[in-house]
Amino acid sequence: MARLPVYLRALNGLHEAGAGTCSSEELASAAGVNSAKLRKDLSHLGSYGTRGVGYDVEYLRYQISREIGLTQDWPVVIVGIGNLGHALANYSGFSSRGFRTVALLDADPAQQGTLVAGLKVRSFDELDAIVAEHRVAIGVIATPASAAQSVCDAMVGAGIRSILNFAPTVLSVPAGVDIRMVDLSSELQILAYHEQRKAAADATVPPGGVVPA
Amino acid sequence: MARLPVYLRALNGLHEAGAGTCSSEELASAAGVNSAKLRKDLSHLGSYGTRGVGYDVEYLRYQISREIGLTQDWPVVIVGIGNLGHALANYSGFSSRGFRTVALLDADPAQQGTLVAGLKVRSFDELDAIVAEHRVAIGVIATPASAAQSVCDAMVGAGIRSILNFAPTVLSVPAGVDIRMVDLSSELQILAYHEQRKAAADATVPPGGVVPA
DNA sequence: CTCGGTTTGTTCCCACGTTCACAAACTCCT
DNA sequence: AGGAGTTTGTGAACGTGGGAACAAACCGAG
Repeated sequence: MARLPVYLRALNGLHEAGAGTCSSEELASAAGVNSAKLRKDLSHLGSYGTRGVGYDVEYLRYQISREIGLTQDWPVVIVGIGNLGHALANYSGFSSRGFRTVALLDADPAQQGTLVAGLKVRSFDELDAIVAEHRVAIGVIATPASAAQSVCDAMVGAGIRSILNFAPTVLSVPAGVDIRMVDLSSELQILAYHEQRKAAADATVPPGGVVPA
Repeated sequence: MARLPVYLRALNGLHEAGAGTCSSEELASAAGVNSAKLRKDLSHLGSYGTRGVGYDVEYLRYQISREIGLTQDWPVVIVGIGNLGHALANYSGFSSRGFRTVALLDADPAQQGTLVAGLKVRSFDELDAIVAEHRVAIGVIATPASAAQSVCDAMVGAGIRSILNFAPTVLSVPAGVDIRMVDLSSELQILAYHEQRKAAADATVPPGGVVPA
């Protein structure tokens, strides 16, 4: 489920707050979801709660981590070291959660050799060797849209089966390869869409609630 | 609908490829969705297609842009000029689609005054004045998680009603305010989850398809 | 030991979104 | 003009996910 990471973060928050146990109601509100939904999600992993008591924070934290696969180490390569690639390479949220950036690649020779987040940017041609050496399973694409599909194909060819794509293009991959897309400008466009509808609603029904003649 | 931006990008691609008209099938495959779904989505905006012919690329492009609200100009403020804030400020995908970054804010005095993407980083205290002056409706939060809720509250207080949140925390907002969350590490965790399941499947059924004894 | 209060796990139901399938409508060719 | 071919728009079935409600199970007090 896509909500497990949210639950895990909420649990970490409760843990830091000193909670040894928590009810589904508490955890649900911390995660911003319905308590019934949370219980149903957790029950898919197994019966880790105690009726009349709740969930043991520490135990549930471990179980979710294990379910997601955070108890093991995930080597990651980032391709495309522009503004976004820089930010991703430096993002502490990755390394602190079991993800280890093993290489930064860029096709531009001018970028190669520069030091970013303690790693030297290497040539995109080294992808195959790096993936084989570190058993990389996850690749991140932070290139311009024009290069994304060819980078994606190369990743798949090298054996990568999970790709996080920040380039604003739909990528086609063979079956068995997972893609998740993060499209920054789409997010803003969706907000603008809702904002426009809110503005239109305001125009017909102003703050006082009276419809203008 | 959250798919309109995807359709719009696919249309732009077809436009650059020189297509004057396109069928729902073509557009759907370019956008990576089912053609029936695409037709139903578009029919919600109005009857912009011609039976037996398809959709006029240019006309449909304009209609979707208008529906999303991209024909108008959306001023945006970005709060938190760390690695991610830098990348967002420099991201060309925003400015090229009707979004105009009018201010970069940071609570850290050391950041204030530095030039990022041609804009001087200003103090977070100026939020109210900037929002009022530029009629800002959209805010972007790129701060650490610990500061996100207070920044969010300040944005709402200043009149912002649409927020794009990159901080790894669930934010609570009053009704009428829209939040979209982009959680980078969650995306990786979801990939890891699927990757782990794929690895487990491989272990039971190796490439040859034979179950080990 | 028993009883009341509490919380999980689960079942049922509803609503939404997706997909199939087809009628309506348009173009082109003869 | 008429028919064949094509493509949109939509009505109906389908499946999936969410929410409310309830039974089972646990704790603590007396």
